[in-house]
Amino acid sequence: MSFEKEELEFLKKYDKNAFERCSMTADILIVSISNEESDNYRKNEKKRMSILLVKRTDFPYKGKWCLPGGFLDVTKETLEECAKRVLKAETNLQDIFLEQLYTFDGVNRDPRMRVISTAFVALVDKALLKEKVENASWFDIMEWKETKNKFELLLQNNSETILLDFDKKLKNSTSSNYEYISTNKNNLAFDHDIVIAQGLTRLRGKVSYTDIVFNMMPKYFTLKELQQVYEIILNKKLLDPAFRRIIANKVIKTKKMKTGEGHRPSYLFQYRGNE
Amino acid sequence: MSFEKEELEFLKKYDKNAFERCSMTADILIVSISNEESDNYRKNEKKRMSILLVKRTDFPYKGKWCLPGGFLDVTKETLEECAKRVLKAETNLQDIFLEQLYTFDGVNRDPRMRVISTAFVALVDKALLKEKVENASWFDIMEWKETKNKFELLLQNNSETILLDFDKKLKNSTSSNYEYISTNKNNLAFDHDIVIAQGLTRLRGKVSYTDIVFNMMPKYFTLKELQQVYEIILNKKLLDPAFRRIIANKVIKTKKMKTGEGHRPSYLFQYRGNE
DNA sequence: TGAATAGTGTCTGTGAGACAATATTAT
DNA sequence: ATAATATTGTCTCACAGACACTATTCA
Repeated sequence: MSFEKEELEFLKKYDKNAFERCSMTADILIVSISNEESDNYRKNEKKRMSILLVKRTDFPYKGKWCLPGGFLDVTKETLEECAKRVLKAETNLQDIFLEQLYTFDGVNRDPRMRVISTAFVALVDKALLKEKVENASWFDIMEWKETKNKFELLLQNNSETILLDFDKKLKNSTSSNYEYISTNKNNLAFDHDIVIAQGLTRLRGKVSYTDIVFNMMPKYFTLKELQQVYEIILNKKLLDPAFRRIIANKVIKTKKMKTGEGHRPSYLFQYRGNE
Repeated sequence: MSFEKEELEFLKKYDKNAFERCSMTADILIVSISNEESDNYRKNEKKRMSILLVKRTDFPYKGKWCLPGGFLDVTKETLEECAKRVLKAETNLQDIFLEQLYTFDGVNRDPRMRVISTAFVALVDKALLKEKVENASWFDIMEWKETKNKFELLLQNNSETILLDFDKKLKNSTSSNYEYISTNKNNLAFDHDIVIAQGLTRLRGKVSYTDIVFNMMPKYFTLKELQQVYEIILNKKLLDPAFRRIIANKVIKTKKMKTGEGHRPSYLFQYRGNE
């Protein structure tokens, strides 16, 4: 019997259910930037990070907020394709920055059965979003307090406030990987609070050594707007001259200007992209 | 009917098989450092990175080398626990640095059925490894050539040489995430060639801003040995004074020395750890 | 005109890169 | 003595941090 034939034979007899199988989902942390109107016509708008949550309409966790997500179609989809499908359904957006974050696999994270979830981070420019989606809502990150052992997030939409509160623990002293342990105050569905903590942490970590911020920017922006986005994500003030030096070769100055702001207008820039 | 009761009812009726389920595995890229004897008694040993591969004894890919891995026991294990179990079986080591790398989920990556694999990276000190494991072998990385669009690895054990050759493509111009497309020259089982490329790239990336290197070091080491490990992983020469400045507060100088080398002996250091 | 932001000039200190000089061992 | 590595000293240059100064708009 030839080797190939032998292998075919093997595959034909193979029992898929020799090991119990499990369900998979793709969940997405969709992050964007929102603008808060200022009281003073002269002052610039205040920016915040915001994330998209959807309200569960079914058990389990009926009525709780959670990340957009969906079951993987095992017969034909990759996880990323699954995530894109969900993204399209929730935001009607395609061709968006999407990156695999982590696979969450606690044995009892879903009361129905063993469900393993691969989480993604998506970054979008909110300006591209038109329609309001049923059961979905943007929550602004009003507060992000972090210490050596604590992680606290305050989320807020028009009518609700959600506090996420974690204990942080280093997984290994040689690495900077943290484990987030949610306190009982948290009340998002599943372990999505942890996905959020981990996703935002990843975002903060990558901002300094990549250009991912530009995925959240409109085509034209002022340098101050860009700086503000960096400041929110990094959670620290940056000095104007230093920021401009660093960012200079990543952007292109246009002849357009942002005017009518009650103060000196500023030039609009766009992302230069690679080479 | 109360809310809780309603939910219990729901869970009881829930059909796990409403969506087709899939199998999961944990695969591990185990990385270590090997020493190559020098011809000249005065000269220091040459170091290389090496990874552990096992030879498949069954279909599919019978006879091919692949990463150690195993099916997830869906009823009780997490993926990390599964990886630890495999690690114990392959190396008889516990309490080793282990970090989730990425989840690989190509629809046809396994000819038997849909199998999704979460890959881990493990770093070990080869000195701790005693027993030789059946069907397993360390492959040294003899060459790692990388350009903008290419990625090439040359693996070698006592008797075999394996070339891995990829095209590199940026997934997104704003991030530094690459997709690796294996050319037909590659012949490891499954998509494990890509796991290796991605894992080693992650390792290189994290070396500069973490202390993970120390997971591959023995308890006592000279600064030159440590420097060599950094040099191999980063693939560039470092200047002695600069390296010593950077590393100074991460290590503790002991009174022990490494002697008998045909040249000036050097102090042995150990990892300082956190705080 | 004044409030507010836009944008630039320049000094300083830190730290990496580079090279040189000195120290110490086994054969 | 010599080959080889270990270890340290120090100069320079780039660049981030800090602060000050000038420019420009709109009510």
